[in-house]
Amino acid sequence: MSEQQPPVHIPAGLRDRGPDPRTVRTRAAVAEAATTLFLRNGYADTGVDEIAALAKVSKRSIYNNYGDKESLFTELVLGFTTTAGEFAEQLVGGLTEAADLPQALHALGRRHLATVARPEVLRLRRLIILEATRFPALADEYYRRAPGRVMAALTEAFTSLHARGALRAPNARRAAEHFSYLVLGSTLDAFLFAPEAQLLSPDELDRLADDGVSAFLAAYGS
Amino acid sequence: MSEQQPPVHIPAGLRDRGPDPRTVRTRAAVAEAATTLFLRNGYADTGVDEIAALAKVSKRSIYNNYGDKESLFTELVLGFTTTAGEFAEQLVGGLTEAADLPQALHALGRRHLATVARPEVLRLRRLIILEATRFPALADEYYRRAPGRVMAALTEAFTSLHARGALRAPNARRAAEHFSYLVLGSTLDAFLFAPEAQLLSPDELDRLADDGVSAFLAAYGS
DNA sequence: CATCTCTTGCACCGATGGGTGCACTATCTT
DNA sequence: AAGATAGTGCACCCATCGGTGCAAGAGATG
Repeated sequence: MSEQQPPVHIPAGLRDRGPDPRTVRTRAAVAEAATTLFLRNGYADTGVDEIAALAKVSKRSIYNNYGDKESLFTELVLGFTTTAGEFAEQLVGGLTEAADLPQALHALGRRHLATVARPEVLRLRRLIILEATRFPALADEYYRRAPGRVMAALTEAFTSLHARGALRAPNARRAAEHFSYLVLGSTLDAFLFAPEAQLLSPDELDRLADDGVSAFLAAYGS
Repeated sequence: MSEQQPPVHIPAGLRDRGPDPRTVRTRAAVAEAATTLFLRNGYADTGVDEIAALAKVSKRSIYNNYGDKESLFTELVLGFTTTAGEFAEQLVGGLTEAADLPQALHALGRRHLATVARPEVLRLRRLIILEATRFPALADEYYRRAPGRVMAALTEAFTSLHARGALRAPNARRAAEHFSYLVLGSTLDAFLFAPEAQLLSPDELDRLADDGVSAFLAAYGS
């Protein structure tokens, strides 16, 4: 569950004592349990006692390790937001160099949708939306890091492709938005209203992505 | 605030006694106050005492008139869902008969976005999403009535336009989804993450809608 | 082994909030 | 005017929940 031990490199021979193994274990257990519960039931509907029970840890230890419930929450969500941002980063890579642009865009669309349509991702997104009024800064951070970064990367790629004449996208930013919503729109939307409904099969997702990308190409292809 | 006095016509001279004016007034005051607070702060963060205070009504009267908090909530939301569904109904009307389809679609896109981008509508949508786990039936109802109905109407229109050759949309349902997300996507999405942010100006909304519709026409125009 | 640190269990506090009981008053209706 | 009906105010119950205090035990470290 992505433990953020600060990667401080310690000169061998001068071994600083590492963190107490007990706190490591406790924090990990709490993080995992809390993540599960927050993602499943939201912030307000998850009790600290509940987390303690699932983590098989005393309630006191949670407070000793994380301060209070809000800190625990923001720390966890911020961690996931970071990793989401990294995913976003590498998604678009190599698009401008593709020999066969339509094929590359179809691949990108499928990858994008497959990545986003995973339960954990959808749940995280939903959780952040649910708590956007209680934790506006968190919502902002996520929005900028995850969808925002993808959008920025797409915009950049489309700008370059437009300059080269491989795409007709004078407003690259808008084209990026259109691409995203064509591919992801219905999936993201549906999940918000019916978080318990079963997800689409990988095949259905691929068809959805393909249709979206095809529409995009019909609109923006040169 | 849309009082649902059943429009029963009473033969004059045989005047059935109407409802007690006191309950009418109380219910209306409660409905208005509760609507405001639910939309602004959500279900959990709105207290019954708070509603009573804003409605200038005793807490007891709320319980006498609505039973409990959940009933009050569902009754209100269901009411708005109904009116939303009616709006949806008339949005698409007359599209198939339009002489100038591109122009008609642009008008439709603008109307659609302008309707949906109003604070009350966005808040209602957000509220229902927030409570989709506590009130799944409500979320379902809304989803079917509001966006679902629009989608159905669009699908029907696109089917007919495709048959006539005015549009190239073999998969009319998908085309309807694409149309909706192209026009509404970014607005709906952004609001979920930043409900306090100021809305776009009408002009900006029109440009957004125009861009979406243009992309749609480029993809699906015959 | 000795010491220091973290974890545990459990009782407990205080605030919040949905919902009720009841006696009293205000308002309709006939 | 008189009895029914609805609203009021207020104290109150109870469950939930975030957070704390503390004494004792388990584990780490040197």
